[in-house]
Amino acid sequence: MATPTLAEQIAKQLRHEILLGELAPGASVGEREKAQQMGVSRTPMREAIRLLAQEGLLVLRPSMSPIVADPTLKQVEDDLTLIRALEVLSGELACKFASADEIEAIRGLQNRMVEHAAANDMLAFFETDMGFHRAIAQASKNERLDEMHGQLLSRLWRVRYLSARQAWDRSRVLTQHNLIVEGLEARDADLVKQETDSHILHIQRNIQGHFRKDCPSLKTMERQA
Amino acid sequence: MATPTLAEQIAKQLRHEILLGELAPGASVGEREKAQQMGVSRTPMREAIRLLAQEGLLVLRPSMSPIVADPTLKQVEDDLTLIRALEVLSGELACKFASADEIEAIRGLQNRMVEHAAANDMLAFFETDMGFHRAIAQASKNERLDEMHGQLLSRLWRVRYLSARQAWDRSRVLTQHNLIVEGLEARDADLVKQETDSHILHIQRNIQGHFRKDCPSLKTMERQA
DNA sequence: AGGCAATTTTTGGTATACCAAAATGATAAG
DNA sequence: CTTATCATTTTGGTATACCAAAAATTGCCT
Repeated sequence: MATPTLAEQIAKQLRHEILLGELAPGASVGEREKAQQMGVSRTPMREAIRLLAQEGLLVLRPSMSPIVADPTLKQVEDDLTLIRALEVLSGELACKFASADEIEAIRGLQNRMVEHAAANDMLAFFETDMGFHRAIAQASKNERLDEMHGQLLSRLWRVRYLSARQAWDRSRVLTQHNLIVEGLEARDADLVKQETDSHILHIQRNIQGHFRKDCPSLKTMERQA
Repeated sequence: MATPTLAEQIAKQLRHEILLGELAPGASVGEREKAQQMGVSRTPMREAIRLLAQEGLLVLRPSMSPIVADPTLKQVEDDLTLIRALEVLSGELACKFASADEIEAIRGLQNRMVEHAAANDMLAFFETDMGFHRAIAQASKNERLDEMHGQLLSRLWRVRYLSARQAWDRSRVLTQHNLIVEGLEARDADLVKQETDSHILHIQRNIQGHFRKDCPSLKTMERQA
């Protein structure tokens, strides 16, 4: 049974559709409809929906179809506050426990980001960025921490992707990442913590700007009315 | 549909059995067997099992019955490291955002703990202790943070309960809690952070001692061999 | 025309049946 | 006595059928 379970495949597919916007925020995802549409039975579809709900990408409602999450600015900010704390902790632990190889690999990711920025490859740049943060969480050698961080990151994937489009500050990202990597290489926990904190705070500001521009999610406001 | 779903009731029951030790760590919980035993079908039992697995109380194994989790010291320490960070953050945010009523309620919990300690009511003392920490997380007004903190806390419930039996230091707990409450009342984030950090560190030491005494879980060692 | 009520439809929740893969145990060969 | 292999059994995974509750619709009554 080395092959991933069907529910997991469905979850992966759904996650993909949600994060890429093929399934718009607020869209209903009835387990019957979606199951038939994807040619599977309700059981694994149900399980996949639960998985994504747990990840925060879907919201379950009593006696109604689950809908694609459309987080408010407050919710995103809360998530970012949380992820900030987790990444600061990750950085601290990684300074203690990361192997030289792992730090080298992180440096490698940073280098790849430089290349992608030079090549103006937005998507690759972004995905490597996510990988960079994931790698640090893994290097903390704290499995739960890594787990929760990954969950939070996937929850924020879409909004970070959208806000990162206005990439006036790719160079800032690279500079900050560079400081973080240097901190890790020097095993300087204070430096890593400080720079990580600052880095996430900047991301938070970017996202706030993004929300203001796009007008606080029309659909959300309508639903609240 | 105000009544909790059957799967949730099963999960609640199972959680109860696990935390109280009626289901020993390492015990197998096949969905067929347990479902028949509880007089329900496999479907909600399956869902309940997934819920508890997500909470970390059960561990899923490919093509084998799930078993009751029997965390290693390292895993518990990782969880505590994480919860320490989350509670420090909670305390900081609570200083900013908690209402006066909420802080008063937290003070009330502290007073109840004093009474329970005086009455030598272990269980009530412990449960109020848990409520104390939950209340601070809630007062942070960060829903995700509260959510994750609750999850982590329930995961650690059993080991904390067991280690808290050797309650030579109930007075220490009360003293530390008192400092935390005073910090909240004074909205002194630094004090709250510092005392929370210290408090959890002490708990961590207690639990380490508990593990050493009880000999690092025989069953775990056998299974690893 | 507007609101209310009965009915219809859709929803998730649950039970059950079936399947394929993997663990287990028995058995035979070395 | 050990080991390899084959049959059996048990497991979780999946599909399907049924149910009850709640949402949505229709049409009636005011």
